[in-house]
Amino acid sequence: MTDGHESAPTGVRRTTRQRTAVSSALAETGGFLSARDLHDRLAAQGERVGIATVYRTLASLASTGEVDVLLRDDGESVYRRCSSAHHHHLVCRECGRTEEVTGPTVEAWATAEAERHGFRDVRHTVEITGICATCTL
Amino acid sequence: MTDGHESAPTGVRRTTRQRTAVSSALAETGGFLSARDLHDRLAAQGERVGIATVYRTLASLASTGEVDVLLRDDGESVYRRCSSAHHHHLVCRECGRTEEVTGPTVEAWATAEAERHGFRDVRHTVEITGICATCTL
DNA sequence: GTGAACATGAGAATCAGTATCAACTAGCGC
DNA sequence: GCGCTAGTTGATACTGATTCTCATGTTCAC
Ligand SMILES: [Zn+2]
Ligand SMILES: [Zn+2]
Ligand SMILES: [Zn+2]
Ligand SMILES: [Zn+2]
Repeated sequence: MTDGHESAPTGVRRTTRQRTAVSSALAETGGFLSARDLHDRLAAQGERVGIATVYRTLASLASTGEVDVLLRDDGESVYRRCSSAHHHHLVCRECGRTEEVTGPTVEAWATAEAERHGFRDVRHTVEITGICATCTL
Repeated sequence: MTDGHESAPTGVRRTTRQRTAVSSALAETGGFLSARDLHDRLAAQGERVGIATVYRTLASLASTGEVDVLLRDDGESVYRRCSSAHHHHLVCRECGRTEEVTGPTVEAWATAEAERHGFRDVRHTVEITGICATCTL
């Protein structure tokens, strides 16, 4: 209220040890990791990164589409470095193995169904889970 | 540790004032309600029900399929009395209005896609959101 | 009625995620 | 290199949802 001593980020994204660490840790892993998983993994590697920074970095990466965010059934969010094109996931409930899947059919269905009900600006989330071949053995 | 004074529920579901209250409150509402919404609504009606009981009742109703559970983006769960047949939801991001939708197409696609990857015991979640006609005006 | 099994609720505990804010540093101009 | 400033960090407090504890209250079969 008094004056302009605030620091409203102008959009400049700096490279820091922490951000690099989070990105690489994420890149080294195929599956989904929660913020805490990532934090622990970094700690194990000797990379000290505050949990708050992990969350901030993940949010940032997610906003640029560099990682996918999945809200697990228990409410915890998990992140994964992902192709940026629109797709969905097929996740193994046993081992967490993940496959990316696409479905033009679903996309069309979702849009059509929404329009039929007069909805606009449509978005959707689709997740498929199951037990993968390996875990079935 | 001493003897068998424990109380491992054997599956008998009793009728109580609280459970009835939660069920009716849920039935009176068309849309989704969070546990807290429900708790507040009951309180407003003069029905004193502990929040823990609300959660327990909702969990119970959800397990029998009497209500649907939706995990919102912010991580809070919302509940709604629902038809028991398998279906999905089309929700307005503005007013919360909800439509139930079904899609043989999606069901088939999800199953086929999962099998193609060797997954079994497949389940899926599909949610469509948008802005409804009323909110567009 | 009785009593054992079940249910309740106040409050503590848990837990993911966010807000604070003083200390820190990348990147830029010199 | 040097210094400056805006962007970053992280220890920690906090929030808000959901679960746990356990002493006390109820339901319902017999
Ligand atoms: Zn598996
Ligand atoms: Zn899609
Ligand atoms: Zn609406
Ligand atoms: Zn379905």
